[in-house]
Formats: sequence, structure tokens, C-alpha cells
Amino acid sequence: MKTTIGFEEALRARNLKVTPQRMLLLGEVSRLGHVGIDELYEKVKTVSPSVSLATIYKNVNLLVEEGVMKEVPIEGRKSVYEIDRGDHIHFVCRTCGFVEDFNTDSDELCAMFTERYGRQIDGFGITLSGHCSKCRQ
Amino acid sequence: MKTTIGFEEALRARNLKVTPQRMLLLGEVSRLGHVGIDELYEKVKTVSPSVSLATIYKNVNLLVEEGVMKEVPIEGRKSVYEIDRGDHIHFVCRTCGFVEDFNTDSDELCAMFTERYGRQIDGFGITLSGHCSKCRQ
DNA sequence: CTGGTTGCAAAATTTTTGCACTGGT
DNA sequence: ACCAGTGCAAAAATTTTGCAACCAG
Repeated sequence: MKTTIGFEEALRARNLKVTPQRMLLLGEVSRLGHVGIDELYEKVKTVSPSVSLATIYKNVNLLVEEGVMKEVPIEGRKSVYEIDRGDHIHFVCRTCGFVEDFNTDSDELCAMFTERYGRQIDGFGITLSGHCSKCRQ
Repeated sequence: MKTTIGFEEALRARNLKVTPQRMLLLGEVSRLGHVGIDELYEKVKTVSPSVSLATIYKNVNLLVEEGVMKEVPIEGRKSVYEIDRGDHIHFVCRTCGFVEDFNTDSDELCAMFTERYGRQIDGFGITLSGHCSKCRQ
């Protein structure tokens, strides 16, 4: 589990200032796992009501560009965001939209796809779908 | 290659009327392969300038719901749309965003993922990334 | 101090909607 | 002739931007 200290380091390493808004935002994304802009804004506001939506947008865009967070685009829904911890793919529940991480080995998968399609593959986004335990029954 | 007749049948099979706007829209999506809303609107307008953006939106949403077209969400870009021909995954050029189809066997891949992760997988979205021939050099 | 960051409000962009009219069946 | 589909304009929703004040380093 990534700690709050880890985020401070990540910010400093990129010459970004460690502000309360950023730490709160990163903490919520980390805690929730995957979260859309609206939900993130709501959660952040419950802790610190003065934080503005503009700050959420500015920071999400910035942190995605800087590689601290990652956008997870989903068919038929709005994108959600996560802390970039690398090497995993996503499982989305067809019914409720809940997103889970599945561990994977990126290099292995890239190699597999590169061989299978005869083209150099250096990245991928994989979103599997099915039903989560709650919606399965 | 899918013909214009194929689209008429697809529409009639769903009790949707065969209008010039729809045929033009489907024709452009088919011809271009993968296209965003804006580009689609521009292309359609060059052929038939009276078509409205609202009609583009209404039809794209409708045709995606009806399974005639498919949304292809892409990290860091806006979604593009394609004719739903099933059984393929996407390759997106990191540099120019060009989207290519790679043929695949959906059932085989679902089975592979189901086994690998121990969860029933009944669909997936896979977007590989690398560089297209033009941007590679 | 000082430049990056924030909050607010306004602006820009994107998407949806209401409604009268048109046109496919 | 009926009603889905269209175009237009307005509205709603989403995202970006400008700027003065603020605060982390």
C-alpha cells in the first residue's frame, strides 16, 4: 500500500509543490482505487469543502501528464483515474461499472502481442468485462 | 468490404428508418474506419452540408446502442467510432493517433483471460500501442 | 521573496434536448 | 397518414482559462 510519504516524494521528484489539495486528491484516488472526476470532487469536498473543481481538473491533467496518475477510458462511460502503479489490466463490471485491477506482466504481454501480430507493441490498455461478485448471482 | 446494402439491412432489421443522413453517416464511418464525432461531422458536411451536428450525435448514440457501431475509447484522446464487425482489437499510433484493426478470435481470448485470472470474462477492449509505419522511422 | 498553485468567475467546448417540420414506410 | 427522424436553437453539461490572492520552498 502506497503511503502519503510516497506521494510527497513523487511530487518532489517532479518539482511539483506538495500542497494540501494535491495530497488530498492523491490520497482519495489511492483510497478509492479508480475514480471519475465528479466522484473525486465530491469526496475531496467532504474533507475540504473549499477545494475547487478547477483545481481537481488542473491537478488530474497535470498528474496524468507527469505519470503519477493514469486515465482509464471505459467504453460507454466516462474515464476514471488511478494512481499509476504499472503492470496491471482492468476488469469492469458490465452491470455496476466497478473497476478492479488484475496483475499482469507487461513485458510478457507486449512480447506476446508483438509476436502474434508481427508489429512492435510497446504498450497496451486492456479492459476485461464480466460481472463482479456482487452483480454476478 | 461491407456495402451500402448491408447497412440498409442492418437498419431495417432494427426497425430503424433508412434515411439519407444515416446512410451517409454509416458510409463515412465505414470508409474512414475509425472516426471521431468532429471529423465525422466535417466529412458528412462536405457531402451534404445541411446535416446537423445534433443528427450526428443522435445517430451515433442510437447506432452504438443498437450495436451497429462501436465506441473505441482511447487514453488521452477522445473516443472514435467504428462499424461493429466484431472480433478485432485496436492498434493506436502513439504519435499520430491513427487506429488500425488487428484480427483476433474473441472466444479464444476470453477463454485465455478467464483461465489466466480465474474469473468469467465475457468481453474485452484491447488497445495496443506502438508506432505506425509512417511515424516509425 | 518568488514562482507555482489555488479559487473564483467567465469563457469555451462538448453534448443533450425541445419542438415544429419533414420524409420514410 | 403516421410517427420516426431531422434541423435549428436553446439549454445543459463538461472542461479550460484568466487573474488576483496565496503559500510552499
